[in-house]
Amino acid sequence: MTDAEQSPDRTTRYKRVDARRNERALLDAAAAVFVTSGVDAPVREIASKAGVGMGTIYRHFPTRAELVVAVYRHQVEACVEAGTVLLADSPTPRVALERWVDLFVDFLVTKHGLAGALQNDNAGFDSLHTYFVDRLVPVCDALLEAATRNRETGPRISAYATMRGIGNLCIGAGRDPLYDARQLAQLLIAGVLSD
Amino acid sequence: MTDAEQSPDRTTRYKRVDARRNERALLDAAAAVFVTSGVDAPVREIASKAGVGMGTIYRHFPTRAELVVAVYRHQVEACVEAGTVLLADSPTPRVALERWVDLFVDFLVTKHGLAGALQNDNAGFDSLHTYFVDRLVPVCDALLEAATRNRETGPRISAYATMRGIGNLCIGAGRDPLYDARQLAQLLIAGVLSD
Amino acid sequence: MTDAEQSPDRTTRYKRVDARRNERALLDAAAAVFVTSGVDAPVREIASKAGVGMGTIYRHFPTRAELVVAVYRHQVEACVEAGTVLLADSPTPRVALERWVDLFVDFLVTKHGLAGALQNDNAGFDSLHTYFVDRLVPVCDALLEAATRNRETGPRISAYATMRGIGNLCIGAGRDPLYDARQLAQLLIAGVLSD
Amino acid sequence: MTDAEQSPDRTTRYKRVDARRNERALLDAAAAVFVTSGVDAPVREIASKAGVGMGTIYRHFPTRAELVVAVYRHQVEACVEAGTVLLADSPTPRVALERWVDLFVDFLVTKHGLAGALQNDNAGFDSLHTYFVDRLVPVCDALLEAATRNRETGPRISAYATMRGIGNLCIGAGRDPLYDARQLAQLLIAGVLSD
DNA sequence: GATGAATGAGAATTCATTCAT
DNA sequence: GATGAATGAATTCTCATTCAT
Repeated sequence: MTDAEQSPDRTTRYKRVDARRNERALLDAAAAVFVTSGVDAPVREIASKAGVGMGTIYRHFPTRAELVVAVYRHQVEACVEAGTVLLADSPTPRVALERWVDLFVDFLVTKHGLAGALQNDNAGFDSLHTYFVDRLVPVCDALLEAATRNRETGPRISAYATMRGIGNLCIGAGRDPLYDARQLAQLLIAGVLSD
Repeated sequence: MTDAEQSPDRTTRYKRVDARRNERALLDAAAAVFVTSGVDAPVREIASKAGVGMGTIYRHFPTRAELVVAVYRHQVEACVEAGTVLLADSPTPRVALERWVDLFVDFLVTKHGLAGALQNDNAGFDSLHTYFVDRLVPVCDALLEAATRNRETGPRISAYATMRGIGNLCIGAGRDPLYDARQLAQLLIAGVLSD
Repeated sequence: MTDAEQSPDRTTRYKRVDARRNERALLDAAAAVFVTSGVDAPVREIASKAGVGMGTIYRHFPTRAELVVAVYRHQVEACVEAGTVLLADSPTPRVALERWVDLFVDFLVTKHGLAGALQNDNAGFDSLHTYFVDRLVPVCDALLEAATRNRETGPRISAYATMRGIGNLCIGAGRDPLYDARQLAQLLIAGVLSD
Repeated sequence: MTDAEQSPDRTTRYKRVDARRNERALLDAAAAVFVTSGVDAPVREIASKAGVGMGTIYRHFPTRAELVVAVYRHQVEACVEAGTVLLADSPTPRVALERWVDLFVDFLVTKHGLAGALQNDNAGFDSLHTYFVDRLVPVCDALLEAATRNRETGPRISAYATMRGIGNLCIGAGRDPLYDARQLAQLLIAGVLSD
């Protein structure tokens, strides 16, 4: 009976390995396709690039937003963690903020179409927007807070507004070598921190 | 000009009047539709709002970009002229620049999707992008120049980069009351003018 | 190999019990799902309600018809037996017939889609149709026979035709409170028994 | 100028001829396809049978219900008119009713799948159901009324219920030579008119 | 020149069915 | 035997674009 009980367990484990392989293939394929065709890329394109059927995408990620979130989850989390580290390791809080902004910009810029989707209020992308906001705004807030701690006045706009602005500045960057999103974001930050 | 010569002439003239009427109707309709449905609005929607057939759109504006450019040409020109006027009428060049930026932001923000199309390198929108750049960057440059004339250093980025940044900050604004593009643009300017 | 031989044997025995449990769970689940989603309900829905994999359904009931037949077999048999009982217990044979018809209608009406499947000559549902006919027509025939025994003429149509008619009258009933299948069936019977 | 005004008019007329041809082809094709595949037949099937693109179906009949209604409109109207005629021409009102029921049954029986769609409360078929009810129930009501005018009691159920019953009795008829929908409908009527 | 009917490619989504584990 | 992941055909619907009238 122990064997019988273990058997389904082992079976389950096997399946998960299989499914996991597909899920990874899917995430890789989606990440790649998003770069070239944006996060609105046809399901079929992603599926065929991953070498799976379209149904497989729907099984793993019932909505497009879930797929996008999954694709970028790791990097978002890394960004979150970087906030704390930078605050501890940088000469001043302001430098920490600036470095973090560079980090965030680099992340968005290499993900063509992501920034566009983030500000997009298209139905179905709310959860994506929400996820980014929930995770990143608090980090940005802490950094802004620290950077203005010794001043009479706080930052000139909220962390949320700041993030939205930076996000927007990254749209379409990376497709155009003449467009320097990093620099623009730093200038925006300079404005936000100006008296 | 005899009668025989006049007759075809009159016909031509007549048709031109007709065509001109259509073109105007089309531009008005497109402007209205772009506001509600974005610059990617279905051709049919624009045509029916203008009270013309779809074929007529294609005759007048073979590509969508041409239509968009035509729709916004007047407003762009107005923006160009405002630059000179503001420079003359404002207390300081910096205030002139700030006012002009507000003007430009207001223009873009009410044109849903235009800002997106502007930064978009989708085929066919280059001419749109080019047109905006050609007309507006010199104005912005003059204002930036004036605003930094008495300083040791000029603006921290080029007029082109500044315009691109402002343009991006306007994407998606107007659909979201929590997003204040004007404020962000002013902060960016503050950054650009900071030492 | 002794162990190896015993192991599959024990496994088999274990599985048979298991399989039986699954079959019952499947029948219960299918009955429930048929009520809400009709006999065309997605396989997945039935499987998940039964807590088994979809493959298990295919193993036990290779075709949908087999599943449907199995689901309703018990109730059909109860209906068959009720015929005899009612004939013995009712004041008159006609009343027995009327009561039996009510019983049959109630059975069909609560099984959304069953009546539709019964008259449907879609491939695969023949066996279902056949099963119902084989079991129920004789009962109906006996009741009609008894109800017209003291008359000069028999019923105006065959028991088979009568059953088909009643079956049809039940299609879609239960989804529409304005539709009274019982009443219609009784009126049909009244017609069948009229002179 | 007169010519100019006439020209679009003539053009319009031409187009209508063209479109009308397609609409007719579409109706014929749909009627044929409905017989073999039911009123749920794939759009593509109908389109290709009519020799037109799928979009053409959507232009003429935005919803499936509109198509179905259009397909059967003529026959429904004929059925409506027959009611008056029969009442005038038949020896007794009851005979008129019986003849009309035969007419209605014949209509439904040759339209495989129509009866099924009529009782179907699937979303989108309401308008179809409504159309049939609105047009035919009053006729049936008048005939029932007339047939029971000299009696103490009226018909045993409403005209609506009667029509629903007859409609149901026609489902699937015509695919099965052993199933006599006419006869069953007449027996139902006999029941409805019985004391 | 203008019209708008027709076309058909393209995209999303659902499920029955198979089969590796 | 059981599982449920994977497949992909089937179907709906939308629009940009063409072209007969």
